[in-house]
Amino acid sequence: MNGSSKDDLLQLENFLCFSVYSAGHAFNRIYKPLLDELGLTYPQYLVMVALWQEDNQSVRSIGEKMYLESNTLTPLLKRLEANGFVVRKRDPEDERSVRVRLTEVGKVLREKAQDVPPCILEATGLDTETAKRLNRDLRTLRDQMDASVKKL
Amino acid sequence: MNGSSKDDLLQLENFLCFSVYSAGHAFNRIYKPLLDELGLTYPQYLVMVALWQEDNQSVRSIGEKMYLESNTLTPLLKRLEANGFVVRKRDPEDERSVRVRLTEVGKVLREKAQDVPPCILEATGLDTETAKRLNRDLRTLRDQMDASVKKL
DNA sequence: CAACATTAAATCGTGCACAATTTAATTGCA
DNA sequence: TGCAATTAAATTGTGCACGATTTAATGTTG
Repeated sequence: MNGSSKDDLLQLENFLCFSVYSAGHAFNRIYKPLLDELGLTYPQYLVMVALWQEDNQSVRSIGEKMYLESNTLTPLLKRLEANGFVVRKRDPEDERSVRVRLTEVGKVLREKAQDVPPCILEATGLDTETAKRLNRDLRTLRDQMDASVKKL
Repeated sequence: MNGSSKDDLLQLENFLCFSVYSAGHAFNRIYKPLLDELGLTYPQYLVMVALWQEDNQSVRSIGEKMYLESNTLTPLLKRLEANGFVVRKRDPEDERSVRVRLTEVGKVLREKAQDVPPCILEATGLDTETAKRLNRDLRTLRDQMDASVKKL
């Protein structure tokens, strides 16, 4: 009469990967209306957060923080540039790399974006401590999985 | 001297959404080589799990379980059909809906897919109990966020 | 039963992700 | 010095996600 039968392994809801997958989509959905007002998509917003944290980063540096590569970032950054939030420019020190810098508009956007995180936290229904714990657990999980990938 | 300054709110790593986002990508990466052997993408695999759990579902039913809609599922299911894993057929009872059924190949694939979950669990580095707890917390989070979306 | 509303898929356009490849600059070392 | 290896972005092609709209079948109501 215990709850764990062999069938449980095939229940979608029992897949940790599916919970991460569907929670990711749910985040996307709650961010959407808030980010629409800023003129950003969800991944663009995350890149902007990385740039507000440290301006004038190379594509490679942004990629390391975001776990993304140039094939994803280049078009995304071009859109941010087309929308006037950043400027992309080859690094004179090393012409292979491209430096991404915030425009004035991009810097000002940070102020408007201040309201977003509290709104999201409220929508999650989590208290700060639980959110922190979950965050820590998920970072550990991600790092462990990335380490597994590299091992093979 | 405490660890929580105002700046912490702008650190990418302190964003719960980013941890979910990047953990999702990490899952994708560890699943990739295993699913390549089955001839499935990661979202296709999740749909197959839903069908192994319950065959002969409508697109709508699959969508409810996956939190996806026909604009995502229709092309995905067509690819599964093109690859011989499922058959799509209008429901004679209600010609609006489309029934998705596993082919023999699709059913047999389930056996080959048995090895996947234990491999993934190992790559996560989590013990079963921690994985279950995380899973439960993430489902709660997702459901809470979805409820927030609908409220507005 | 006829007009209207609702429902289920499909279609279309945009923007991620990512594998594989290409282009160009820099580094290293024979 | 010169040339192969390495590195950084960009490009190309495929497959999700998702908003908005369309098409077609079913329900509902006067």
